[in-house]
Amino acid sequence: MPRAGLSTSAVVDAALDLIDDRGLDALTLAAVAERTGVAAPSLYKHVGSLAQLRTLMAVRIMDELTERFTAALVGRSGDDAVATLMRAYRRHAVEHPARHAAMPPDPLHDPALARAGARLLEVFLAVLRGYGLEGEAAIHATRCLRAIVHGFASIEAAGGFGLPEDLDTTHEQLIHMFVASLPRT
Amino acid sequence: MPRAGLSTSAVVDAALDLIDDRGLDALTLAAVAERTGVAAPSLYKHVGSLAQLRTLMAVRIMDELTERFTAALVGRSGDDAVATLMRAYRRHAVEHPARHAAMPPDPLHDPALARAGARLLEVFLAVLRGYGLEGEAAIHATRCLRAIVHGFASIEAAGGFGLPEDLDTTHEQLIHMFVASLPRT
DNA sequence: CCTTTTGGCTATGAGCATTAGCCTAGCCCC
DNA sequence: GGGGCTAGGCTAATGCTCATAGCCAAAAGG
Repeated sequence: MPRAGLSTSAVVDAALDLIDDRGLDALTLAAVAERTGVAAPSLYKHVGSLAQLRTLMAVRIMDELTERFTAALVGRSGDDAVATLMRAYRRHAVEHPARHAAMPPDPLHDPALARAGARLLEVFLAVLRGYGLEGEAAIHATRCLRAIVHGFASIEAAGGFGLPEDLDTTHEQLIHMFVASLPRT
Repeated sequence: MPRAGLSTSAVVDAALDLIDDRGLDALTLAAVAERTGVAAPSLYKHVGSLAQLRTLMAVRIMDELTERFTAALVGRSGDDAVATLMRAYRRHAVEHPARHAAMPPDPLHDPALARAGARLLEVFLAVLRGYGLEGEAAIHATRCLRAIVHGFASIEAAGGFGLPEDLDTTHEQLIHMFVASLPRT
């Protein structure tokens, strides 16, 4: 019996592939085991539990988001940066609905997710810093932005909007609404 | 062995009480059975499956929301109505976070939920009708409103905002942002 | 009063996460 | 090259979940 050469990272990879293919509900240790060519209990050599696998997946997804956003935002500022960030967020949720759904809404509660959550939050704060928002005002604005992008992306990723043809228009309207609420220079 | 005198409605009641008490994850047929004083398989005399119980619960929650909103909105119109609706939505999510989480994001996909979903949607449309929005514009505005209230309520109900002290301010800011985006008379 | 339907029950099975305990492949060190 | 240790696989077993089958009595209704 040759070894499969598995690792924690490979298990997370397989789990992410799995939910991309078959949805978040299909995330089961048995399914991950099958995909990695291993018996289910063997996964425990690399992952403490299903819950821990979920948090490891969430860390990966949030890091992926942070990287993607920072790449999209390079060289941009102001309204352009805000719109780019919002579009990138939506884009990711549409391309990977299961990954979006796999992100916990309260990352800062779990110490294992806090770092990745803080890094992601920092991207939002950085984009809004250009508007002279500081302290409490920055927090409120970030929360508003987060609520908007999360709400829209969650509903769209779940297929919750009835007519799919002009969702772009709705999203652009949402972007305009938020941008208009920011203090002008 | 005397009969428990159960009914479908009573099972749904017990299930709603259960998630209010112990969270959505605690929703299990065994737990509902215990709460109704019956063996688990007996529930199948009143409910087809756990999935069907979930949709029945969702219908009840959405109807509850519709009733609550229409009651809060009587005699109001314009910005006042919009703000009232948004506050009522948030209030419900905070008071019953599990019920809020139990609502599917895509009610119109399930025929059993379509009626309740449409009635709830109609409340949103009615509030925006006062602004002269019609056809496509009304749809976009409703989607924006829905994304905002759903996003904020979901994050707050899940405990996703870090500092809880001035969430009211954030929410009022969100209300103002949306109201400002509506066409003035 | 007898019959039928209805609403309980126990027993059972499939699938899940998880634990325990074994066994060997592959590496380190002599 | 050989000895042993560790790490990574395995099977077996436990206890939870939803769900089905089949029995049996309570209530309803003629």
